[in-house]
Amino acid sequence: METNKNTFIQEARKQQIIEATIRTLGDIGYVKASLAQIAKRASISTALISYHFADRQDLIEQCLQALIDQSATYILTKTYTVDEPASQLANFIEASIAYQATHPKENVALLEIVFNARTVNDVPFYKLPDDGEDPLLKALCNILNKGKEQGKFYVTSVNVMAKVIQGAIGEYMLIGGPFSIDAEQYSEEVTKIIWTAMKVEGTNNA
Amino acid sequence: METNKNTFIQEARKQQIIEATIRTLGDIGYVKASLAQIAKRASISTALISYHFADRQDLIEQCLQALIDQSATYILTKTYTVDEPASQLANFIEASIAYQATHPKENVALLEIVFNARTVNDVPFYKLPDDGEDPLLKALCNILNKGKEQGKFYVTSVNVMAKVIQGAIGEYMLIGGPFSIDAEQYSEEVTKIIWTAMKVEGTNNA
Amino acid sequence: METNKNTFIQEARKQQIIEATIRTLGDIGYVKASLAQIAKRASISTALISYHFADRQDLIEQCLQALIDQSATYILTKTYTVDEPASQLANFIEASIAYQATHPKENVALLEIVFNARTVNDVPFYKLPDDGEDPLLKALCNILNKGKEQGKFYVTSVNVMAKVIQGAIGEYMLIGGPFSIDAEQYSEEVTKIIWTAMKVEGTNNA
Amino acid sequence: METNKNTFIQEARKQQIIEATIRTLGDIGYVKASLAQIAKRASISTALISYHFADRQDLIEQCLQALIDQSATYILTKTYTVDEPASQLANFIEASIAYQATHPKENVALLEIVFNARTVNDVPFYKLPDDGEDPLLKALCNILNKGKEQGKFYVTSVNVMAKVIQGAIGEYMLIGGPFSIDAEQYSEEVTKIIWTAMKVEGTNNA
DNA sequence: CATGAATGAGCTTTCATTCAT
DNA sequence: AATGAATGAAAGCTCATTCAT
Repeated sequence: METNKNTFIQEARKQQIIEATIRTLGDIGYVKASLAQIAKRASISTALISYHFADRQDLIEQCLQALIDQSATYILTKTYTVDEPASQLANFIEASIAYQATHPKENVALLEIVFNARTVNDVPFYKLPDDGEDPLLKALCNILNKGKEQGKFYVTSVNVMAKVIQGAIGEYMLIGGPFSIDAEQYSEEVTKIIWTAMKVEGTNNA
Repeated sequence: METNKNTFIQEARKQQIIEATIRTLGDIGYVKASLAQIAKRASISTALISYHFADRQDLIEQCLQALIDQSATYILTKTYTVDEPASQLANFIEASIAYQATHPKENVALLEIVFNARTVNDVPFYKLPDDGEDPLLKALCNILNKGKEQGKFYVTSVNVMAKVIQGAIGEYMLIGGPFSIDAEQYSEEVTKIIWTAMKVEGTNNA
Repeated sequence: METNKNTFIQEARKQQIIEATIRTLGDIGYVKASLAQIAKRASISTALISYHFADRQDLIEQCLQALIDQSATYILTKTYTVDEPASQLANFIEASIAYQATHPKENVALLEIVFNARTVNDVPFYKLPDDGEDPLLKALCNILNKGKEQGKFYVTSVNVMAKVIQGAIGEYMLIGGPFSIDAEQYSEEVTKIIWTAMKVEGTNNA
Repeated sequence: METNKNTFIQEARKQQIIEATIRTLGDIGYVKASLAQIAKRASISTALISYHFADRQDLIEQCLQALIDQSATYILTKTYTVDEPASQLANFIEASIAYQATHPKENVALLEIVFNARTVNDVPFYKLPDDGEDPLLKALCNILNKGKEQGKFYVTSVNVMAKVIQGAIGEYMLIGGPFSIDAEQYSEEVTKIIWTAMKVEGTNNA
């Protein structure tokens, strides 16, 4: 009971700090997101961050994990409300883009971490081999493979097609300026393009 | 004369510093790329960097411009060796991916800047409206439009298709781990996918 | 009764904390011996240390007193197993050096405190006037005086001779490297030297 | 020329910082002698200390070396103004104690460092094997050996006798309170004691 | 009696930048 | 044109201590 309560408080604080970290990353970016800035936004002392997290690296990594979990849950939940591969793919694309539109802060924070953080050996996170651990990539490949097996998708390399889809999704947030397009419309068009690209027979073997 | 000579020396120094900055960004990333680290790689004093560039921000921006110019020249030169839109598109994709493979350091530096640097108002570079100034995007759209006019590409929204292509290209560098694929093969597959997506009639009006 | 019991527990805790402090001082030295490090070795929280001791200074001083008491008891007990001044002196020297050899941790802790701690006015402990309170120095002087009265020691200044003896004893722990010598042998030689120095007639008046 | 001038300025600054470090160690002790406190006494910024010394450890070590060099020079110069071992010994003792009396600040600083600083592996400096590198100990042993060879000193173990002498010297600074004695008188008495201890025949072989 | 949570003060170190030379 | 010297500001982190529970 006591322990649970303590753990609860501790967990709540950690969540609060992670939330403040996300907010800070969105506000001023990775480089300026010092512990002092994060603490200010959480209305706590910097020492308290050090109390709950081993060091800055630890905070960033736990923050990253939280962001990955959140977005993956959001997207995969929406993806698997249907059974058919083509529909799943459409849902996947739509949910991925919708997440960016509805969670801009979280999305920016994710980007900031992935493209700024490095391991102790100076290997950037975005260059780290992912060893099939990205749940979204795995889900996407599964959908494509199933569609291919069922004769519904004609695709030479599932891996490349998955990358094309991921690239199209990731590009959405970089759209700005004169050519702006709403999430729904962008999703529809991308889905149409990908469907079309997999509709033609005769491209189903490497 | 004197002035020209001085300007020439000055320009050479600036190029040297920019080159060292690129190297530094590739080696240790944006966060650790302090003026001291850049100066060390250029074998000069940090004060000299401050002398040639207004401030750190200025250096980064000039470095970014140089990287953009270099890659655009590389890619567009290869793109326009042919006339036909379909071939130009293939060349564009191939050259874009080849640039990443042959200029890893420049490419990483580009990424590091775009995803880390911010304006004085803390607006990230990657969120900056580009106002049609990206020469690569402009070229890509021109090719797609020409193909569409010539009745060779069937594409609803040129803008979205351009983003899909850019996304697919940009994704190449993030490939690592168990699924690795060489640049040539990846280019071919992407080209085939995009061609296929634009081959089907009845999708040619916005 | 209640109070006695509480006092007993409290006393036991204080002893435990002091013991952990000694261990910590020996392990990592005065500078790094933070309350956190001491608490870790005592398997308690740092707050508990603050509860039992007024502040860090208080803990250090009580620790020092414990160390002084312990060593004085050890040495003086062995010293007074005999009656004759010359034997008492030999015992004193031997016990003093034996204490260092058999209680290295306590000895290092003593050193660390004496040479690091300072009063609130920044007066180092080792510079503090001792006001004849050092029981070992007092005992040593008594032995020398008694021997002198009995016509067995010829010594001009008892105070200086006492310092010489203390110096020789204190030096033992600083012996390291190529010239290492065991405690027993060192004791014997020092005793012989001191005896010899006091054996010669004609040096018995200040 | 330029280089020499620069080196000169740099060396002067380093000396100034080391001097301020010595002063700080005397004033407030090793524990509180932060770079900020040292900088304050040198009327410079803490960053300038970091500019001239690799880190705190480096500063402390260079300070220690300076102190050792200074005291050794002082003592050995006075020691070797005479030829005869007995006189050299008397000079050595007198100079050693005189140094403490005339350079109290330097002497305290030396103590503070030796008894507080530790290597990265937490080995205290005072426990470090000295491998015959202490110039004072070496000189002392040489004098004793020469006297022994010349039949002037009767001493079983030169090493132990050297330690006894060093102990007696080192003890001087710890004298305080009711029993205070001036340096000259203390030197004379110690010298007499040591001479007496080595005057008796029959103790010249281990 | 004992602890976890929390803080303000201080630490060492690095930063971008300035300035005299 | 180029540098060494210097600094204020800020970084991440640890400290001893307090307090509610």
